[in-house]
Amino acid sequence: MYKPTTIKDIAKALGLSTSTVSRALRDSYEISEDTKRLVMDYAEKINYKPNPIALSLKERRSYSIGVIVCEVANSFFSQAINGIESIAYKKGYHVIISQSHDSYEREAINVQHLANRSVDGLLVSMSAETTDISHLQRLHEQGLPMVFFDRIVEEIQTHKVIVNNKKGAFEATEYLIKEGQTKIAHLANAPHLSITPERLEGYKMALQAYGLPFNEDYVQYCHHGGLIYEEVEDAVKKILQMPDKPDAIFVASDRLSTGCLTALRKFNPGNIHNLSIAGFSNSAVINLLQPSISYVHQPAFEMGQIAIEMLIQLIESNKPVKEFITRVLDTKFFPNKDLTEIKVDTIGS
Amino acid sequence: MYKPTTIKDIAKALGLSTSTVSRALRDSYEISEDTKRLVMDYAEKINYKPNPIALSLKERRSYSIGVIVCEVANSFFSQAINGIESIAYKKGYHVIISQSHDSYEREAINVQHLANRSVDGLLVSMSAETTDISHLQRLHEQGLPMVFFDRIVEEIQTHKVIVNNKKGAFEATEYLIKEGQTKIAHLANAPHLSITPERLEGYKMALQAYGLPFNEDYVQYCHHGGLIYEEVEDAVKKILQMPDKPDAIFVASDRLSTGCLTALRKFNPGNIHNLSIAGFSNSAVINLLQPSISYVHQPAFEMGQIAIEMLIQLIESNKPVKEFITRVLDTKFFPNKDLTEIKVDTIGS
DNA sequence: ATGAAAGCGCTAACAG
DNA sequence: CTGTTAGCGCTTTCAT
Repeated sequence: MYKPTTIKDIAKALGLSTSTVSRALRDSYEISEDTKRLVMDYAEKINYKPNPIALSLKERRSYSIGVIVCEVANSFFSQAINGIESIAYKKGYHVIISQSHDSYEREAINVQHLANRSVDGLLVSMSAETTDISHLQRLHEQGLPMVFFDRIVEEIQTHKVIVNNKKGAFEATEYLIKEGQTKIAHLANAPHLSITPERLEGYKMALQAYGLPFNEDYVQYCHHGGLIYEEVEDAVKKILQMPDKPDAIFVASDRLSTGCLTALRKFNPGNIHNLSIAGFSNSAVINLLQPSISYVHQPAFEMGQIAIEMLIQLIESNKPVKEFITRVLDTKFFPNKDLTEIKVDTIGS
Repeated sequence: MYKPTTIKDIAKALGLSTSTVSRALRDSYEISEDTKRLVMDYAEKINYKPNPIALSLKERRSYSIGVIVCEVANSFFSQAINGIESIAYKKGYHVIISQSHDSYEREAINVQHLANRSVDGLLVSMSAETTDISHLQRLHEQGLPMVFFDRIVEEIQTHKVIVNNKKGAFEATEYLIKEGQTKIAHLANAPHLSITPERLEGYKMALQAYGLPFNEDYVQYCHHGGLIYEEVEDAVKKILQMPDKPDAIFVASDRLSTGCLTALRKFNPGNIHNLSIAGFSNSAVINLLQPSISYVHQPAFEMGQIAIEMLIQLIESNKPVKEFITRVLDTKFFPNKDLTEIKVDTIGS
């Protein structure tokens, strides 16, 4: 049975009281140098570590913060997590990661679990399925600090970090248009995610800016954020089978982008439909993908860093914070340079 | 300030003692139905949740288990984590994920942190950098249950889950040989990882089985497990610049595989060297990669499940466990079907 | 300079 | 059936 040494053990071994030991370990001024050294040396020797559970109970804080994302197997989120950790560790906070798998139920359970475990604050990116936000609202009202990033929720007044989704979507769509495509479909995320209408809007704006009509049918939603591959496949199939078949697709997210390419590879081997793809993605292997894709890259690491800094500010602020800010970062667009080249290849196959 | 309701609040509100409330909430037989209903209804109404920190302190266990992997942005590990979670949640355990980023220092800090946070057990996959395992050994001796998976360590006697690395490496190498390649390089992981010599051994065995010579120079190690892309690039460059240039590469891990392809894309555009690649990978987009790759797939999800089951067994066992087992799972090899087809394409470009 | 005691939220042994 | 009390590990008044 695993039983770590306690302050009591030290006290007994050294013939002191627990309070003296406690104070000595915290280098209190009211303890003599001799006693301090005695206690500290002994603690060192037996590798004493204070029990953070006891500390948490006492201080009503845990120096840990909870992160809830849909999944870690997603470049955008894993990069954001790395950003979060980079700051959190430096400031003495531990990061507890939790996955919603884009399920409302899982999100609610995990949020509750994290709150129960006395995290000092929460970093949240909403699940694709969630419409009812009362689980978060309740905690927020009770005063649990939280910061939203990427997939935010309007109704809760707190700090938020997002990217300029409209602009990112505009640039991607614009690129496709400038490439010469006129019938551009849009593979969209779950409708109630904050990012979905924003990216749709950017897409629409680009169409309008270049005098292209907006076709409602060209927009295909994936209600589970693409975590269920079949829904992406269905959406892509629908796009390919449209009477007025699109010649390009603008894809709204990382997971959808890879799902879309997989489906295309299946239905459209060798890119016989000559489709051009542009989408949001932070994948490390994006440049290796075939069919190739132009992509909107989000500063995920930086978003994570900013979010955790905001959260820590909230946690450590003495007076209740009343002014909340929403940081909007820029995305970066990477055209797929060798598009034509590869198209020639694949057409030949 | 976030202040959840306690059993005391309920007791006061209802004019009962805390113990009565406690018992009522746990549906104890010694409490009258009326009181139970009263208490439960009220608890429900004010959304009372027991404080798990207090429970942990009392019961000396947290119902949480710590997982330490090199990084979550890696298909193999994120799949393993999903396997771990699938069982853990069902059995009432919370999973705390921690990344070593293949750094010894980070691993040691995180392991200590998790142990301090009173996780009931540890699921460990070693970092590429680690040679000194005393940080784990100490905790193991103190009785903290731990199970190793994938990247294990011989010296610590406990349950382990691995795959048949030798066989997996053999099959991949054999495939390359049967394809007609005779000069097969090996892009290897950090030398002191348990998987490294095993996969090297399988590679050697295949060479031997088919009467090919083993060339020491053909083996290039990546001491940071490929987390630093440059080391992969350097290794690939060396392979490409060898006097007796290899015609194929067997790659030892997921991260190395994508790194290798990226480097090849850079140094060897259009696969002018006509290199055939086979490697360990669990990437979801493996089939979309270009250059294409044959791959050894590990049952990561299942490994996670088995590992957590073993750990929970260790945690919940009353008598100290003396018999430890090492589960060895089979990998699955997926030849790159359209290798020739794509080769033709790329040669043409 | 040190110790005794209370308390963080909860459970359980002990008393009625 | 319900209440009182002690204790999990630690810090922190309050005494001495």
